[in-house]
Amino acid sequence: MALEHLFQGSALNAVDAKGRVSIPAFLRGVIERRGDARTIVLAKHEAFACLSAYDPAYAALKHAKLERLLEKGETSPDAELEYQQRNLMAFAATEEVPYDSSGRILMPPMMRRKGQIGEIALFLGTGETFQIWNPDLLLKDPRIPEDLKDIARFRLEERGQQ
Amino acid sequence: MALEHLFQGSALNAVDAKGRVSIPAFLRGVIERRGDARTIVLAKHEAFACLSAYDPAYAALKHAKLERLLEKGETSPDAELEYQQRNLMAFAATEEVPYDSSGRILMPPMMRRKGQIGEIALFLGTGETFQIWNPDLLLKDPRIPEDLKDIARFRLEERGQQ
DNA sequence: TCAATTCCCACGAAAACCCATTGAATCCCG
DNA sequence: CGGGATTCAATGGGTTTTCGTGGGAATTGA
Repeated sequence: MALEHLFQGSALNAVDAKGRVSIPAFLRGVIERRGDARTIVLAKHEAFACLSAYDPAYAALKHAKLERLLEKGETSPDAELEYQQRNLMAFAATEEVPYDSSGRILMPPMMRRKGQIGEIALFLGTGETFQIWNPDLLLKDPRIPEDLKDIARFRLEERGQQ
Repeated sequence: MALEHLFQGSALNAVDAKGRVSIPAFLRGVIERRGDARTIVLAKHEAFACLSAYDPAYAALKHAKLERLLEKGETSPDAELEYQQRNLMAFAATEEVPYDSSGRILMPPMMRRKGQIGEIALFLGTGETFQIWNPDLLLKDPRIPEDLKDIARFRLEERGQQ
C-alpha cells in the first residue's frame, strides 16, 4: 500500500456564520497530488471525538484494506459481520464535500454535530488521513499526548493575539 | 531500512528578521540525493531541547514502519490506541517546509518556540536525521559530550570574528 | 416571496518569489 | 606555486502572490 503523499502539520481555521471552513492549503496540496479531485470525504472518527477526513482516492484504498482483513481472518461468522459493519461505517456514514476555488468547504450540519465542531476547527495531519477537531475537546481528551495538546494551545494562542 | 546518504557535519546560520534560515548546503545535498524533494520536515526532538529534522522520504519510511507494526499485532485495543497516538505525534506534531532556490526555509513560529531557536541556529548532522539547536542551550546541556560543545564554541567564535 | 444556498469580489496579513551584495571557497592558468 | 578570476553559499531587502476570511449579489427552491 503506502501512499506517496502524506498529510502532516496542524492549523486552526474559523467556521463562519454560513458554516464555511477553509481547508488548510498544505492539506489541499496533498489531496491534489494524490488525485485530481477537489473534494474531501468526512466521517466520524472511530475512536476520538473528532472527524476523520481524506480524499476520495483514499476511500477506495480503505475499502481494499477491509477486504484484505476479511480474507485474512475469515471463516469465523463474527468476522463476516464485523466486515459488514465496518463497510457500512466506511461508506454510508460518510459525506463527500467539494471545496471551492478559495479552498473552502461547507461543513455539513450532520458532520458538524457529530464532530461537535464549533466556531473554530483544528486540523491535524495524520499521514494517510487528517482529523478535524473542536480544539476544546482535544484538550480534554486524556488519550491525547501532552505534546500535541501543547501544539493545540499554541495555535489557539497564536489566533487569540490577533 | 538503512538510508544510503547520511547527514553529517555542523554549521551555524543566522535567523533573519522574517524568520528565514539557510539550510546548510551540505545538508541540502543529502536531502536531494535521498529523494527529489526540496523540503524538510521539522519536529520537536523527543529527548533534547532542540528540533529534529529530516527529509520527506525518511518520514514516509517511518510511517510505513508504523503501519506494518499495526497490521501485524492489531486487534488489541491498546495497540490501536498507541498507533493513533504515534501517528498523531509523527504527523500532526511536525511541519513540512519547503526551501527556496537559495536554500532557505521560513522557520515556522511554533517550531521556533518549541526548539527555543533565537537569532542563530546550529545545525548538526546525525546520520539519518539532523538537529537544529539554539547553541546556548546545547552548551548548557550536561548530556552533550564536551567535544561536541567545543565544536559549537568554535563555530560561535568563528562567526563572532566577522 | 422569502429563506437558504451558491457564486463572486474584496481585503489584510503572511508567505513565496526575485534580485542584489558580500565573503568565502574553488578553479585555472601562467 | 601563486594570484587573479570565477563560482557558490549565506544573507538582506523589496515586490508579488497566495491564503484565510468576510460580505454582498445572484440563484435556487419550497
